Amino acid sequence: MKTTIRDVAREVSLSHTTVSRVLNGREDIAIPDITRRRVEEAARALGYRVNPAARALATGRTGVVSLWASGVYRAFWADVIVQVEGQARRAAYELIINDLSARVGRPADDDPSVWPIDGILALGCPAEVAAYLALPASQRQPLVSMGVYHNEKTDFVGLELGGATRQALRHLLSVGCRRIAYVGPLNLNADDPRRVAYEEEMRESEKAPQMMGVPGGSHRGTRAAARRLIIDYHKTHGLPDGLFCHNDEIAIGAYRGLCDLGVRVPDDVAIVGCDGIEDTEYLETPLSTIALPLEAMCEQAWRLLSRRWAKPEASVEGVHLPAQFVPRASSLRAPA
Amino acid sequence: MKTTIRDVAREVSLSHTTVSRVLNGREDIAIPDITRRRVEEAARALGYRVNPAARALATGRTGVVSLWASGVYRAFWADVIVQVEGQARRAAYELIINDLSARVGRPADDDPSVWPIDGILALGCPAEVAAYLALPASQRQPLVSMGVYHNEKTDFVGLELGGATRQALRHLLSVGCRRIAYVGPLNLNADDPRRVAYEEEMRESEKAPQMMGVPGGSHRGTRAAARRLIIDYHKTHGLPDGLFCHNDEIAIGAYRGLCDLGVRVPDDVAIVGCDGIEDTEYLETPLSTIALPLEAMCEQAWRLLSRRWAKPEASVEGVHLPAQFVPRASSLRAPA
DNA sequence: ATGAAAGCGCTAACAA
DNA sequence: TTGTTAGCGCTTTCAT
Repeated sequence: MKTTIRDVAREVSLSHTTVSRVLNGREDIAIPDITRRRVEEAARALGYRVNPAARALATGRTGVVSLWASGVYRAFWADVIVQVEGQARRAAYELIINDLSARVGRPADDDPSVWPIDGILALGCPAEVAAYLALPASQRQPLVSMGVYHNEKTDFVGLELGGATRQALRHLLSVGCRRIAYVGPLNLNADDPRRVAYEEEMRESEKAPQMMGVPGGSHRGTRAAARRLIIDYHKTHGLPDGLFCHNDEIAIGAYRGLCDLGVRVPDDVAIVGCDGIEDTEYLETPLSTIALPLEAMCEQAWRLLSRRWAKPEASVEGVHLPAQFVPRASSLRAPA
Repeated sequence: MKTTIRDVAREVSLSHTTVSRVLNGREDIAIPDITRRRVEEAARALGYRVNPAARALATGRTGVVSLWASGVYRAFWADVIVQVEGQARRAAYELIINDLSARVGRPADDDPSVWPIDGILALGCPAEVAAYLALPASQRQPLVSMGVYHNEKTDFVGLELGGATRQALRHLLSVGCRRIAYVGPLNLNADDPRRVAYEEEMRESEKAPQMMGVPGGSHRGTRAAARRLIIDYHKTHGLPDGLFCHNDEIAIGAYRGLCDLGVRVPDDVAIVGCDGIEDTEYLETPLSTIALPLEAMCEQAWRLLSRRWAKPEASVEGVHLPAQFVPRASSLRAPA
């Protein structure tokens, strides 16, 4: 059987209460050093390990934080997981990963199997976040909403894409692009900040917007789908001379498609992607992209969560983090 | 306050015992359908959510599985996380991610903050796995060891790289490489199966082995380090005509370095990588690689874990999964 | 078909 | 300085 604090207590002829106090390092309670030592030694000797379920039941805190994401496949989510895991570890928390996109049936808020966590970091997942926030406050844990699609009704760290997108588009215009298409998922939201910025910029520069829809959303086959899309367009509609891609996966696929067709990048077609994933640097023609401040986002999110634990009643706090346009060879050519 | 089964019981004028039985779907206990319905309705109305900490304390099972990995940065680990998360979710388990590489201090086995999980899936982490297995059985949970560096003293799913590596090297020889270097981390294990296969093949074909060490291990800067290494070698030692790269990150970096130097791939230097990450397909010259059966690995690992839960006393079972060499343009040229 | 009572291992008032 | 006692919310015998 597992050793419990009572076993340890018996060993040193003390009450389990004292053992609990020692093992929890309660310096606020006067206990002679000799006693402490004896307890610690006995605990070690017996191989005592705390039972967090019991502790959680007694304290109401679990030491676990959940990361909500919808589809862990997008390359930058691995980065987010690493960052968040690091934050959690440093704070002696455990991290549970919940891929909500794959969740069958109802959203997480009425999924009874969800572990009782002390807090939630949600990357995107706007629908689930909204549903969760609709629960009575007594039934919720603190939730920090992160990402491009964040929710400002709770603590949040927003990734702002509008400025960088505008910059990217002006850049494309400045190198002489006259027909810039937006390559994004078929079911793209009308109020996606990239799309909004795109439409505004096109209007302002009096160019016709052109949406190119990649079927199938952004899953692992995105690159292949984008590649095919480009090849199809080449045959049917002809190609634009500039591509703003909704994300780097799409950009990489599109780039590949162009290479297959023998189209030169950036000379014939200039490309800009979005997300700043590492792969974009290692193509023969490194892709221009929009870099996301992921590390800062995760840091801030953890800070907000800690703050919420410390002051449950504090008013909502949010941070806006601007993304940054990173011009690279795929869109650099002599100005028109 | 949170609603408990007692609240629900009060609402329907039954004992909390009955409520528990209904809510757990205990069909083995005779309860009239009307009663069941009433209970379920009340539970819904009151917004009842089970408290898993309490359940865990009562049952001794937590419904949580931990994934040990050492450095979540390697590209294919995102895939592993997705796969494992999927397996867990389908079985109504939660997944905790533990990045042991970043763990300061002692290995996980004496880290008291580790949540009591029902089982562990360990990808690599040979040292931590060995330390864990050294604990008395009564203090451990089932652990399945996965990956190239797996431990066969517990249930395991081994990734076998030897065969594919040999195939890759013979392939390089067959296209005329006469000087094949192994590009790997500086601190590479002497018994790494890739390295062993490399040394054997070199011996058998009477070629001199040449190790090229990438500083810094396989972290996010690997690509950059490999790129630099290649460039340095070009100046100092001259370049081999074939590169077997320890992993795809290194291969991509090396490839990039060669491009920078104007060296043609595969004509001047042929490259093979290892891991089968997606990026290798999207370079102008797609890289030959060794594809890992990750999906099968995760499936098998979950199967073994379930089996262990069902039969705690069963004898150790293990599976060996061979990796597969995937020749692509980076090593395809007319045979010598 | 339903309930009473015990107990999972721990923390935390309250006593001594 | 240490111990007693009472839960935390749930599952599970054992009665009825």
